Amino acid sequence: MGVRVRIAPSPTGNLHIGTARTALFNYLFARSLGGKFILRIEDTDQERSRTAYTRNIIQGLTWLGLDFDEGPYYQSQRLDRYRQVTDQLLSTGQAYYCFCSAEELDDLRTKQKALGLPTRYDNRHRDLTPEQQAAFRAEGRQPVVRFRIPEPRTVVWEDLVQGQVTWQTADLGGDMVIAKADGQPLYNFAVVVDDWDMQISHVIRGDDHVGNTPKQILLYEALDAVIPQFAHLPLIHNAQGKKLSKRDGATALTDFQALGLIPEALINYLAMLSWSPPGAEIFSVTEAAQLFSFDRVSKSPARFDWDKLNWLNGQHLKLLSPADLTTLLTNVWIQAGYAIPEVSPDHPEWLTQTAQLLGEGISRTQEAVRSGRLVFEPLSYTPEGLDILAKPEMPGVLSALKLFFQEHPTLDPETLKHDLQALAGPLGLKKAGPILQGLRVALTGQPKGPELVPLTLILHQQNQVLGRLDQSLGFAQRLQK
RNA sequence: GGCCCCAUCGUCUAGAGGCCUAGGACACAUCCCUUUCACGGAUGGUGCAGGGGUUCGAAUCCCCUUGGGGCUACCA
Repeated sequence: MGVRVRIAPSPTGNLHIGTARTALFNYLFARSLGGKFILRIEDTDQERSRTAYTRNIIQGLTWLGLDFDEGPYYQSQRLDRYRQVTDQLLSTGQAYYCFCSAEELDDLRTKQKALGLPTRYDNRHRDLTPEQQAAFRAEGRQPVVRFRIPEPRTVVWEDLVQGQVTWQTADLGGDMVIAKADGQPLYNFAVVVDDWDMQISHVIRGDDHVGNTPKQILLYEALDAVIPQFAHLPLIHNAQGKKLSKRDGATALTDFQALGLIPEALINYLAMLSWSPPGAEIFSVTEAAQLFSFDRVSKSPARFDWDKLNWLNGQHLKLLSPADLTTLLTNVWIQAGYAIPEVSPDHPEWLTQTAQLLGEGISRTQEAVRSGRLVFEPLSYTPEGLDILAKPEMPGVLSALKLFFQEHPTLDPETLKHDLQALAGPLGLKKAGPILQGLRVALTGQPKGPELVPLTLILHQQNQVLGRLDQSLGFAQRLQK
C-alpha cells in the first residue's frame, strides 16, 4: 500500500490559513511520493458544523490548486461505523460506560486544582458491576463510553518531524471518552477509525495534536489496526508569537483572496513556513512537490510575515502570462465597478496593454484598482494635480500638447517620448520635465502614476487624449486667474 | 498547576564539531536607473538568549537557567 494522506478539517468555520498550510504539506508529501491526497470532513460536532463552511473549504482548496484524489468523505455519514467499533471495544472490555455527570467531573477537577494536582479523570467508573450500572441507569443517567488507558505505560513513536516522542500514559488525563452520552463519537476516536478504514499511511497535522497521538496509538493497538506514521508540523504564529487565530484579522483563505493575493504566492509562502527549500525561494507547487521532504521541516514555529507574502505575491504576479494577468486584473476592475468596454475571452489588445502597464510593480492585484481609475473612469484631479495645473507655464504647455496630438492622429510608440520632449524648446523651456509632467496631470489628474508613454498610447486608442487635454487646458486657464 | 515542544539578524531561514571574521530572502537605509510612483540594480547595518561543561576546536553535542509556545473537554 502506497502513501495515503488526508486533510481532515472540521466545517466549523471558513478554511483557515493554518488548515491550508497543513493541507499543502500533505499534498506536497503525497505528490512527492506519488501517493493519494484525501479530503475528509470532520463534522461530528453537529452543533458547530455548517455545510456552508464545507463548501468554503472545498472551494478554498480548489482555488489553491490542492486537488484531492479521494473524497470528500463525511464523518456524519459514518456514524454507524463508529457505533459498530464502539460496540466492539465495549464487548472486549477495552471500553466501558461511565455515568459521571458534568457536575461530578467539574467537581473532581476543581478539587484536583485546589490540591495542586494535575486535572484528570480518576477512572472511577472503570469497573462498575452490572448492578451499579443498572442503578445509575435507573437514576436516568445517560452514560458516555470511555476507552481504557493502561497505566503505567510508555507510548513511543518516531515522528517524521518531532523525532522520537515518548509519552507516559499517566499524563493522558485518564480513560478517554470516545462516545458522548447522545452516542456521537468524539474526535480522537472517529479520527482513528477513519484513518484506519481509509488506510491512511501518514498522518500529517499541526503539532497541537501531539498530545492526542498517544491516545490514538493506544486505540489503534486496541483495534489491532496498522499504526500510521506521524508528522507533526509546527504551528504558524502571529506577530505576537501566538498560534494564529481568528482574532488576527485575515486568517480565512477568502480574506487573503479578497486582499488580492494569488494562489501561486500563497502556496509558495505557506510552503516556506517551517520548511526550507534546498534551492531558490520562488517556486511553483509542482517544483515544491519535487523538492519536499520532512528532513527540511523545522520543529520551531514560524511567524506569519505579511511583508514577505506581499513581496512573493508581486514576484508571482510578474511570472503570470499577459493573458492571465489581464484576466485577473480585469476581474478586479469589474468588481471595483469600472465600466470596461468589450471584454471578451480574448482580451482586446488595449486591455492587455493596460493590464501590463498597471500590473507593473504591484504586489497585490487590489493595488491596480487605484491606477485603473485613471484609465477607466472620467478624469478627476487630486490636490497635487491641481497644483501642477496652476503653474503659470501650464496653459502654454497644454496648448502645445493639444496641437501636437491634433497634428499626429497616429502615434509612433518609438519616437513619442522624443517628440514630446522636443516641444520644450519652442516653448522656451530649458527642460522637458514640465511637458511630461503636464501631460501626465492633464491625462490622469495627478502627478504620480504609471509610465507615461504607454499610458498615453492606451488612452489614445480609447480616443481619450484630446478630450482630456482639452478639459485640463480649460482648467489650467481658469486656475491662472 | 501538570505534561510536551522550541530557541541563529526585527521576520522567514541556511548551518547536522573545524569550510562561519555565521550565508540567503523579506523589511530598513543610502546610491543608481527614472518626468513621477513603483519595478529593477548596487551597497550597508543588525543575529548564534545566558551560564556551565565535553573537545585541540562548538551556532552545531550535554546540563542548568531564562524566555517563548502548545496541550491539559461529553470541541476538533
